[in-house]
Formats: sequence, structure tokens, C-alpha cells
Amino acid sequence: MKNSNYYSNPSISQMEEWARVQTELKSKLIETDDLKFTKTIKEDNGEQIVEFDELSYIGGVDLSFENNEEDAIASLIILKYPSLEVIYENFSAVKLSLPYIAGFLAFREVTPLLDLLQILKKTNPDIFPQVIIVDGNGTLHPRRFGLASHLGVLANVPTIGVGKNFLQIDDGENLTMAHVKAAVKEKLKKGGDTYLLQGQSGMIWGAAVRSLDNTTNPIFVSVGHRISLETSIQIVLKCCRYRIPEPTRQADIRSREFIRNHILSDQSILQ
DNA sequence: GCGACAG
DNA sequence: ATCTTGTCGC
Repeated sequence: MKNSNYYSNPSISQMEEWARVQTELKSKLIETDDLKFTKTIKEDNGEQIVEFDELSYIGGVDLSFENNEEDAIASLIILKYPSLEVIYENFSAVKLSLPYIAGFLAFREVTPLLDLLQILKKTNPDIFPQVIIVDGNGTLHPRRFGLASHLGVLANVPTIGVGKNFLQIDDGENLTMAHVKAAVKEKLKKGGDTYLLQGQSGMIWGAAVRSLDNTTNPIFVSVGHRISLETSIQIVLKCCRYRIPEPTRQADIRSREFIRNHILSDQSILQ
């Protein structure tokens, strides 16, 4: 007997409706740089060096779970750039009303993230992020409108999507797991190396990026909103102390820590 | 039936 | 997403 109102699986027609919503919202998507800071490219003995001089605040968002799929802690972290020190963190305990379904992650997670952004805008507008890195894809998505894009459009803020696992795009685009694995092994030799995820149609969905020299497993970067893929990759790389860029890595670490400190799991009765 | 499946 | 110790290697 469950005393919680556990969510049920959405119907086919519900998912078709969600797909229509994604396609509709995508009309507002901006895939070029529309930023409140500038990018400068300097030449240093033939080496191109990218700098973001006016970039000061980068956000990271994530959700962590305790024992089940419905009780989560949403987190919003703000880091100072370029030091990457955490200057703000906020969490919110939420009960999710929908299950996870690949391709429809935003309908499960976007609302608590929007709420955290709204709170920040009200309480600390001075440190509102100039760009947010999201745990999940942007245009690397069957309808080119994953969580990062969804959050970006609804909040009207620049976002970058970063996935830890590849989401296959199979519409004759041939962007399959096998294809990408082979390309990654062949092309990504050192930290900073990038492989563009281009389909048969010529469309570019995102990029597989090697964060560091000493990490083989790539991350998958894609446009969220109001930023180009090139700039997205450059910013992500500047945030990588480890495989996962600091904004989302800190959001993950700190939301898990929040769970450890605030929620007593049902194991406590065993003591 | 089989493979895929962001978080 | 999450369950989890040691262990191999620089």
C-alpha cells in the first residue's frame, strides 16, 4: 500500500502532445551567440587563444534522488568565472509528477529548475548567471529540443547542454552509438579534442568532447539556447577541472550532499 | 522479438 | 538517476 500518489506512465497520445510542445517551443530557439559577454580570439605564436573577459557568473543545475524516482533535490549553483569558485548554492526538495522517459526529460525536470532561477532573480539578481550549464542535452535530441534548450527558452537565458551518455539520433542520420564510439576512439586523442556529431543530412547535433588528457570517456556538448556550438564547447572546456564541467559537477556533488544531510533513509530503522 | 533508452 | 570497495595506474 502506497501512501504516496505515485505517478503513472504517460499515454502515447500524451507523449505525442509533448512532442508537439517541443516542436512549438523550438521556434523560439536561438542557436547563435546572443550573450551578455564577449568572446575574443587572440593569436599567440600561431596558437588561437579564446577569452571571455566579461564573463563573471556561470550557473549549473542538476537533480539528485534519494531512494525512489519521484523524490528529488533540485540544485542551482553559481560559480565565479574564471576562478570557478562556488559563490551561491540553493536547493529545493521536489516531488516529481512524471517518470523519466528518454526524449522527454524536460517535462519531468524543468519546473523545479525554473523555480530556482526565479528565486535567484528575486533574491540575488546581481549574480544571475550569464550562461547556465545543464545536466542533459540541448539540440542533441530527436527533435533538437532537450532539457537544456527547454530551460533556456522558458527562462530566456543562455544555456549549454552537457550529457555524460550519448543519446542516439536515428532518423537516417546514422548517429548511432557504434558510429560515435568508433569516431571518438579515432579522433579524440587529447584533452580539448572535439568530434562534431554530424548526421547524413549534414546537420550538426552537437559534439563529443574530450575534457582532459587523462580522461578517455567523452562528454556530449550541445547548444542549449542563445549560444553557438563553438562557444559552448569553448566555455565547457574552460570549466573542466575533471571530466564533468565544474558547474554541473558541483551541482551534482552538493545536491547529493544535501540529501545525505537532510533526509534519513528508511535504513535508519535498522539501527 | 530485438535494440535503445539524456537523467 | 542510483546501488558501491577495492584496485590498477600515473
